Amino acid sequence: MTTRTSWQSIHDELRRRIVDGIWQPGELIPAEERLAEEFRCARATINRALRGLADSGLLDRRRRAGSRVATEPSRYATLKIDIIRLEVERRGLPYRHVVTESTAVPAPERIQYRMNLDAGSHLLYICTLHMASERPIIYEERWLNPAVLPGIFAIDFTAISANEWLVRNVMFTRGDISFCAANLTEREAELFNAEPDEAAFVIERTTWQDDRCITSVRLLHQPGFSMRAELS
Amino acid sequence: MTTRTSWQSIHDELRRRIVDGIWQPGELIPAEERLAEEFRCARATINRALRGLADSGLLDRRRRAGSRVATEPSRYATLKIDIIRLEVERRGLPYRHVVTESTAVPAPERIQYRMNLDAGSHLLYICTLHMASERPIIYEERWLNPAVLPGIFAIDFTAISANEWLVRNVMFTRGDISFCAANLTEREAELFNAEPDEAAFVIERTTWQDDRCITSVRLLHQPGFSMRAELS
DNA sequence: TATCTGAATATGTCTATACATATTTGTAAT
DNA sequence: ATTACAAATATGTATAGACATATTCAGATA
Repeated sequence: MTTRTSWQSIHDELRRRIVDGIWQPGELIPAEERLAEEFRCARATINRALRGLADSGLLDRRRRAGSRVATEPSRYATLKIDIIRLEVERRGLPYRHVVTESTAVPAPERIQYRMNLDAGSHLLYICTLHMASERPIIYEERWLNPAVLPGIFAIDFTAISANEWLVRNVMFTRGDISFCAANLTEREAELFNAEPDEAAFVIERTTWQDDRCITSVRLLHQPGFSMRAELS
Repeated sequence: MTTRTSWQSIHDELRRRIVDGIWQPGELIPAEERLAEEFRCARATINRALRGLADSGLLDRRRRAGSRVATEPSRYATLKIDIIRLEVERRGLPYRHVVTESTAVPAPERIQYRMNLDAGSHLLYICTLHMASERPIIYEERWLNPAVLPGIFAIDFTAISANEWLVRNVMFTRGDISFCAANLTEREAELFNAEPDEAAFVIERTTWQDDRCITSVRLLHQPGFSMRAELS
């Protein structure tokens, strides 16, 4: 049972007034004080509701100027970044991963640039094939920075994937992610039992502890993969 | 100047304790009351900080049970969904769009299913090519539901793109979005002056007012396009 | 032993009040 | 007319206190 609390009900009612056009885009809505009178509650409760509406992009709020219905309502899609094994198991499928490569290499120039490393830095390069029901679904190509990951060479990444080990053991303070599409190379196509040049969905992620880069990864998804999310 | 408020400073300090491993994953952190003593502030201020940490997936909080450092810290990427024209202009490029098709058609079966329509429903089918500096960047294929959009046939979508008109004039209560990769068809390749079979990034979006579908759209991005976001 | 029940407790929400801060607006000085 | 400054005002944050609610835990009961 999800009992709607007071501020949630107010949030919903105010959102309705915006969505139904009772309050037009660009229009100034009543001040918190007035709304508190209308709903017979404390201003803090109204503030909580309005903050929610502002967070979801439906309101623009400024001190002294008041709250306006957004003229260009921003919408957001929030994607949960999860451990691949858990994503697979949540779909009820058995998970397995295979390490196809694991070597210490000097950072290629574009990786050195992306991870903001000194010239000549060495990285641990690990490639992993993630499988659901023995079918390859994601090919992970990862560079790990030993400078921020002491003892990294002692970890057995055949027992726990680099993906999962990092999530469980290393917190990052910031990160960036990008999404794009790529044609499969001949070698990649083989991994997926697909045709060369087939289009695949790619995620690239780089994570940091303050100014020190922890890892950068490229997740090549099997052709046909699609990632869903809700709009809010 | 961004003056850190009290709850933000506390939020940051507590996050530091988690990131630095002072509080280990799974560990129970002190109760709000205790933290309020430590930081010499009201419990509400601590609550505000902890709620932030829970929202970003670093804490698991339960009544009576207290707050624990998440064992599988969830991370999220939040993507801002914007009007295409504004995205282009924000990069300092001139924007233009061309409507390549605009017809009333019976809903194809998969669209009828996706938009939850009655059999035999008619839709407005509009295709738009979005351009930055006269170079095509996105090909938009859209189905509009006249049943929820009265007067839709009177709009001149050559003057304002369907994308922008909808954002400005029609609010939705919910929506879903999905990302995938696709090989360009021969016709699509021509639009982008690209090779057939090149990989392109695709976004599909469907928006609703309660249970009535407003529109469903497929945004085919030019080959090489990549979408960035921050991890939080 | 297993199950139920009530007390204890940490978080969730709400109120009333106060002060801080950003911004507008009106007024006075140049 | 322009600039400078002070008053007004809506939101932002903080406080102390209270009650609500979910969950744990211990003790009583079957």
